[in-house]
Amino acid sequence: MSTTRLRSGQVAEAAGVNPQTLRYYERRGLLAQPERSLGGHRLYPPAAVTTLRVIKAAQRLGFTLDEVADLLEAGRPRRAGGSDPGLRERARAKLAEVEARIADLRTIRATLLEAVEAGCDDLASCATSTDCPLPFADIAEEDHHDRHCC
Amino acid sequence: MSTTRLRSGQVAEAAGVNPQTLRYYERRGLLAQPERSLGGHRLYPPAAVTTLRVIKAAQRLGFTLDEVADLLEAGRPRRAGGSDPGLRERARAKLAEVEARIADLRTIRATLLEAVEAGCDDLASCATSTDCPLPFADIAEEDHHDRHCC
DNA sequence: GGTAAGCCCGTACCCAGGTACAGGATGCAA
DNA sequence: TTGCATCCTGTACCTGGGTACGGGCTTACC
Repeated sequence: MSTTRLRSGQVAEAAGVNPQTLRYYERRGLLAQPERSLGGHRLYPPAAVTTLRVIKAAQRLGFTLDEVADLLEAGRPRRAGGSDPGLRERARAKLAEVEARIADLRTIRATLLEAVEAGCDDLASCATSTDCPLPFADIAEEDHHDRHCC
Repeated sequence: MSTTRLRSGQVAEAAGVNPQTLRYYERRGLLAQPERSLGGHRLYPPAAVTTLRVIKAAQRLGFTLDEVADLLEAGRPRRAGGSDPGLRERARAKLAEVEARIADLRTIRATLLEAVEAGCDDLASCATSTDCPLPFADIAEEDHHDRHCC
């Protein structure tokens, strides 16, 4: 059965966030307003825990709360056959954004890999030219695609 | 010749940041203290622009300024044969972090792709179960690796 | 050598994203 | 049915990452 409801404290603990944060996200529109008990206490479905973890994960990836809200909206499967094309467009835009981020992270990874694997030995020649541009140059200079600093 | 020097305003404009931000980053240790003119004005090497762009890029990817400092440190090729193993270890740790982020972003991408490509039609059956867990479930629940909500 | 634009430093302020606190009501178990 | 943990609302505060401001010195160009 799926009628289990959790109190805010339980949800917060399960998701590893501060209880106050639940109310904050509710105000920000990231978390749907849950049912209430007769006395006014919030009663959440267990899925709320997952939502919170998703929000936290997306945040770690550099999305603002507003962007996370978009992301949740865009990624949520539409009910009914409406298929809302505007929403689909926004999902597509978010997708491009996500892909750009992946590309940037890959560049950083490549640079770190080089630093880790080669250590300084293979890069020794680079070190001789004292004004060798900093690492990660390729994410910074979107235009010309030289690889490596030397 | 590589003796060109830029004044803080030029660097800031070239990198698209506020001039005040240069001083702020200098305080935070993200930007090396540049030379000074006799009158005390900062004189930057052109590479400083690249560094700034790198910082901004890494920030967009969700790294804090402290983490960015680590990243710059870890990714910088070592001069001399020292090969500092502790630093190498930190680079390795950063690398793992970066890879985890890439993996999370890929999950988000997959979810968005589904939403964009399949639209709601293929997910219709999911929509019928009203408490279908939210999308992105796999990044949130690090443990069990079920794919897709339905 | 005068003058406008640019830079110096220190300090104060701003926004996002929470987090804490006060004072009171509710839930639940004994 | 009493007692304690938990929750409610509203408001105040905190941290990270900048930005703006004021008063004074430097630079660059005529």
